Amino acid sequence: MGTEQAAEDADAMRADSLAREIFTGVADKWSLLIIEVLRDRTLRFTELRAEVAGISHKMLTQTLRRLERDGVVHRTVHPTVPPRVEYRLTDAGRSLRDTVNGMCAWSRTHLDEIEASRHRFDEQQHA
Amino acid sequence: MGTEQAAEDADAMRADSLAREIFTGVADKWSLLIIEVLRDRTLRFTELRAEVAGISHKMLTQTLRRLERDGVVHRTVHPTVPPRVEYRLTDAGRSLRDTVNGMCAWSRTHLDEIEASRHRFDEQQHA
DNA sequence: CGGTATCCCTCCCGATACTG
DNA sequence: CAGTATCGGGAGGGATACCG
Repeated sequence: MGTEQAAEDADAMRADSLAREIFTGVADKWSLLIIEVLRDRTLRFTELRAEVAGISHKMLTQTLRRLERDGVVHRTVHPTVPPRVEYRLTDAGRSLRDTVNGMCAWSRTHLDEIEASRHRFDEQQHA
Repeated sequence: MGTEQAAEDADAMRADSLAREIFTGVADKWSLLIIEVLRDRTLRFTELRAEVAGISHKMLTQTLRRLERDGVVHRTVHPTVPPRVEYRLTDAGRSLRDTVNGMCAWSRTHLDEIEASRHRFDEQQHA
């Protein structure tokens, strides 16, 4: 029993660290912005690049690869010439998007409050 | 009217970019982890540092300052010796935490699915 | 104990160029 | 059009030391 308990604990720890790794992998600026703009649409690489605003060619491919690998976005390659590659959220991606939407909504609803807080804070510093 | 409409548009654009700035300011690994571990507790600097696991002294202060400035965390200094500084989430912080919790939950519930997706992806690459 | 400052180095990310 | 490779600058972030 002692050993069984130890094995369970080890599993729990592995799961925890994996969960944290997944969380921190997804919890970054570009990933979240991509998930946000994809919504329930299907976008091509160039369209995505235009929508995200500020992301470089390289960062977009890098981030899309990670998201694809984690099964958050689905990538469809149409073997035409010129090539046509389309990205859309998977089911898992859509469920993640729902929480990202919450963060976006938070940013918008707390806009004025945050601006005010910043001004207060900056004044305190000068005093 | 033309000019009124233009002014409204300008305001909307300002609000949008500010919202995006706030979003990307908060949407980073360390900020979200701090918000997550604070939950509804009050923690001291050192406790926080122990809980977040992996964060450096410098990053913790930096991130806490940003969160304090944005009115997400509240900082209480007890003028004792040695000093005692406590951090807790503000109301705004707690509402943000709810969405962060969603992301954490997502990481945990999709653990196996993501691991499987990664294995599939990695095999494809070798072929 | 908590915060600030300094140094220093890593690696992130953008710019550019080339392939299919 | 989409992706890969390479390179270089610069910010991010760690380690250390020192103040209050």
